Amino acid sequence: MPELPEVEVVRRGLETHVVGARILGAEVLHARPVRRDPLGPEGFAQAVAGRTVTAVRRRGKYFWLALDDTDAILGHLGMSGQMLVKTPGAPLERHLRVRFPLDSGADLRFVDQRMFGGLSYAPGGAVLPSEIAHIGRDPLDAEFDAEAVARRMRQRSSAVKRQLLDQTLVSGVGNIYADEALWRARLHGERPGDRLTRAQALDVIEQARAVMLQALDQGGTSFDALYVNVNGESGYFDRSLHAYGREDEPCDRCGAAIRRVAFMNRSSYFCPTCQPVPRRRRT
DNA sequence: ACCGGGACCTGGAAGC
DNA sequence: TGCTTCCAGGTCCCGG
Repeated sequence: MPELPEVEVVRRGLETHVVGARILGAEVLHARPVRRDPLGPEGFAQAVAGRTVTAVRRRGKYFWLALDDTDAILGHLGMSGQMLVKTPGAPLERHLRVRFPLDSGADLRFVDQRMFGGLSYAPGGAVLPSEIAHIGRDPLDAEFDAEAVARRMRQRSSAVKRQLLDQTLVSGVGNIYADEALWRARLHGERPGDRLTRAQALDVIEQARAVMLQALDQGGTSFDALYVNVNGESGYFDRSLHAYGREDEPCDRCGAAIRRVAFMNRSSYFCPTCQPVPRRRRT
């Protein structure tokens, strides 16, 4: 569910509400969300208890709470994860997985219906957890190198959409913003990377950056109550989408009906006129 | 190293 | 009213 803009909204909320607070303990209600933690549920709870949150950082779709400027709690929201700041007496969510009472009097909660997301203790990970060292920088990172990403894209034969979703190449882009970036760049997602011009590759990367920045200004994209900020509120960038989720609706540029096709076990939306299907490579 | 496909989960909505 | 099928914003891992 959440892509870079939605995770950044959550990061900002955590920064406002949690930095400076001490974690009194962790109640792990389901083991799966901490499956990546080698310490296991009890070890995780023990490692974070008594620690003070000194910063909240993000790269791509991952976020982490720095603990005492040295270690971290690394998190990913997967398809349905939420980080909520509640009062301890608030009713427990149906899919509440981990609960952190804080000395500020608030209750930090990780809620995740499908449990593709998770939390783990990252020793030494305050600045950048080693667990995500393989993830590429995201387009909002000051040190993001669009030229280098474009170069790599053009060296590979795999489809440009698959490459946009490859978190080791560029992080933060998911299915919604990949389709939106491709629509803006007038490129079909199945175009092989090595058949893009340098200008086209740079353009689609720039469109991804721009659309994610605009979505962030609107509080992210929400279709339902599954994606919410730390206060449980939805974003409203869904009103500004041009391709994603708009099957059979007219293209905002040319009026042709937006099409939906299955691609990579998911859906891709595109304008058949503005984003023509690439011709098959000559063998 | 890259490539494509399936697995991992739960539950809401649509179809019969 | 049921039951079944499809669909969902992500990643990881496998064999080729």
